[in-house]
Amino acid sequence: MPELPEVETIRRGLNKLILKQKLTKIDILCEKSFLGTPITGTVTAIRRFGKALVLDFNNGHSFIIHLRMTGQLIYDSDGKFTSSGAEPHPARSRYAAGHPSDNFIAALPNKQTRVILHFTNGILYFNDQRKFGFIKPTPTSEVEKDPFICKLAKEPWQMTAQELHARLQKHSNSLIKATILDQTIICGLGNIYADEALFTAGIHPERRSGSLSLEDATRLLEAAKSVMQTSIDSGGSTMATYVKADGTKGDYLDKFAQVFHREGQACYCCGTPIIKIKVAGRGTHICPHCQSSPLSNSQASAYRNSANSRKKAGQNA
DNA sequence: CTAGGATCCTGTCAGC
DNA sequence: TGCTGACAGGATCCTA
Repeated sequence: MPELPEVETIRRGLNKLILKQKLTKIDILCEKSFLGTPITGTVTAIRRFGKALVLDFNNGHSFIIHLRMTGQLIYDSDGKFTSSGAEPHPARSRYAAGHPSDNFIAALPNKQTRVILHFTNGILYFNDQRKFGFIKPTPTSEVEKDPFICKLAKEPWQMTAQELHARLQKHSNSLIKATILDQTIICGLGNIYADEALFTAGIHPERRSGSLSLEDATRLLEAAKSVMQTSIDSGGSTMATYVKADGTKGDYLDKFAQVFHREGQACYCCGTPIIKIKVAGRGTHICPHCQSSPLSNSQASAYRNSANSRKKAGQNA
């Protein structure tokens, strides 16, 4: 499911593909997925607020786009796209990002296509299996007042450990996993990166937020930044990818997940099988050894870091 | 006010 | 084989 790194990857991708292009026509295939009156115009900026994407147009209007869990944006240039309006684009005619599925390579539109945005040089398909995502036209001046966007907390990079610690104390009785999934407390983490960050920091997801020391909060914040930055650097956990000519798609998460979707497999640090439990109503993956102690020490963290290095070295080989 | 459960939605998969 | 029900989860709404 698209989280902050995936949305940032989409933003960067679309920035190369539709910036300065004119949106000429909109087909709404599902009313629920387009919340407002369709408008057209030229794209002047593509911004991101947490997991929300914003397209600004040259007429004072914007689209707020949220992919929620299963949303996808697939740009198909139909071979007509030219980079910067000059050089022919490489023989890749489709850029797909968001929730990974066969839609990345399937014929479009299809039964999961909810909205079709026609641009001068290509078509952007908004696909969404579960219809939780949406495109919402909003005056550009009102974007930051949107009920969702205005409540967003700072992203990990903008937040200090002291701030995070103070926020955790405000929700001291909540489970730490539920707390860091709350976008009004810290912005950008979803289920995947919450699990990965808690593992990296050696913190059990069922600890009460108030039980975290400033040192714990520091480790957690650093872990959150680290797992998300790694993902952004690799193109949004490789779920966002140019679809190759041979029809293959990205090997979503396989390259860097330490615990997510690895239940039953050996922990990279200690060999203990990863288990899946339910925390705050969410599927949660932990190493019962590395995250068992309420106060994992810096030694464990160092051990994990060295194990991560070994793992990465192995992958690059 | 906080904490936590229900809800939305549809494709997938386990179990019978 | 084909049906049924559980499950997946981001954000919001509702309840205690």
